[in-house]
Amino acid sequence: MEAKAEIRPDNRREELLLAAAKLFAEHGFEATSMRDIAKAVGMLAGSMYYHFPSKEELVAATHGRGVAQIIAAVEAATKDVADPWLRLEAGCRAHLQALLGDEDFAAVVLQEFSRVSPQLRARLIAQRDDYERIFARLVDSLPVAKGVDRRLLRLMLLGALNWAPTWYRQGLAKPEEIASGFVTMLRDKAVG
Amino acid sequence: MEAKAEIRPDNRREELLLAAAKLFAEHGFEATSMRDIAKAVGMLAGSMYYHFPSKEELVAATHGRGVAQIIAAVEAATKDVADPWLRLEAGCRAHLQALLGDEDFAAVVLQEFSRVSPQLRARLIAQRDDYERIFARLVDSLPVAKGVDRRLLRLMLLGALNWAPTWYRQGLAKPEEIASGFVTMLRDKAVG
DNA sequence: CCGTTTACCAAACAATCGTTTGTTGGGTAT
DNA sequence: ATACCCAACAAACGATTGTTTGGTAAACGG
Repeated sequence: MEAKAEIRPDNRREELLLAAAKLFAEHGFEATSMRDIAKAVGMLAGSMYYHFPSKEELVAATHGRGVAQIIAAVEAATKDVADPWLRLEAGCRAHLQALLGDEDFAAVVLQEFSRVSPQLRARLIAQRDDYERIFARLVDSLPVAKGVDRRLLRLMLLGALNWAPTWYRQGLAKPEEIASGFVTMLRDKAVG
Repeated sequence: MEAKAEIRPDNRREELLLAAAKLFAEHGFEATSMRDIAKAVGMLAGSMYYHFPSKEELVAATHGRGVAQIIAAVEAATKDVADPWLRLEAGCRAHLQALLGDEDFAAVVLQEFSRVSPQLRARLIAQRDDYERIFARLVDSLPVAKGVDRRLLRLMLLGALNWAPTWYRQGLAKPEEIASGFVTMLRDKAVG
């Protein structure tokens, strides 16, 4: 009945993936060595090659999980919200909470990959595009004034959100408040 | 009279700094090796240690120039503009033009440095703070509606600008148009 | 013209990189 | 009990990392 091959309960592939994600998110792909990851789970570097055939596969796996986490968070948050602006706000709150909160894989997607192989880069780009389409739908359904460039609006909002981890420090404002603040500034006029 | 020691006209320190900035901006500090930089100027890796005592100093020098370039561009652009919103817009245009245009050092400031030594990190942060204060003044002089968080407004705008290089591709919109679009969306209401 | 400085090359250093190989104890299935 | 597979260790591979050392031809100042 089981299509998937059975895995032993002591399989540490998951643990490995999580440790890699934490280190990738914090230091980037290039700056994180296989030995760093191995040490984080109390294992030798070579042993990881039983679970992952290469570092690239490990990168692709963590990145894919990150995208999936953000997609799941945003879709869950926007599911029951009808008003377009409130939908966008809910989506942005979920987006930023995933990046700044305790979601372990989400922050991996912010890492740059200009140095990775072209094959891997193509895979990562494809993964990100899956999410960008979802976010684009949130913006496209917005009742904006004519003359407003929806594409630019989307890129501005997404940029502001994705840059937040570079300046965010705990104790200032909560991620949800930041996200709501961003959307509010776009919806209502700021000039007084 | 000359306090500075004379340098020979065939000194290639400047050429070296420029090549390093280009590579740092494109691939990051960690992913760029000293041999990469040396090859870019037709020199051997060890020879660079005549001009710079370490890679860290090279990083600090390029980063410092990048900050200086952006500061100079923004101050020149805002010097003769009186209206606060137009001042901010002019500053943002200069900021983004520096990042996306032909300014060679500016893009270095967007690189992350979570992996560099604490000493160097402190230096880079101090350099960035010099510019952030200038940008903060542009936002602080804005006549915004009460209840608008100026700090959040500044971080949103700066984040959107700094994220632009990750999606910008030549042929879409010009850097100045992007920057102006961002400011316009904040000044005027987007909802229709 | 001489002596010093400048700006480099050539070669090597130890450390670390991703990865491969050979091996092994413990668990599972027959 | 035997055979097999899982999941790891130990050790090494060649390549690359930042950096150091010793030497040297050209440019400079007196």
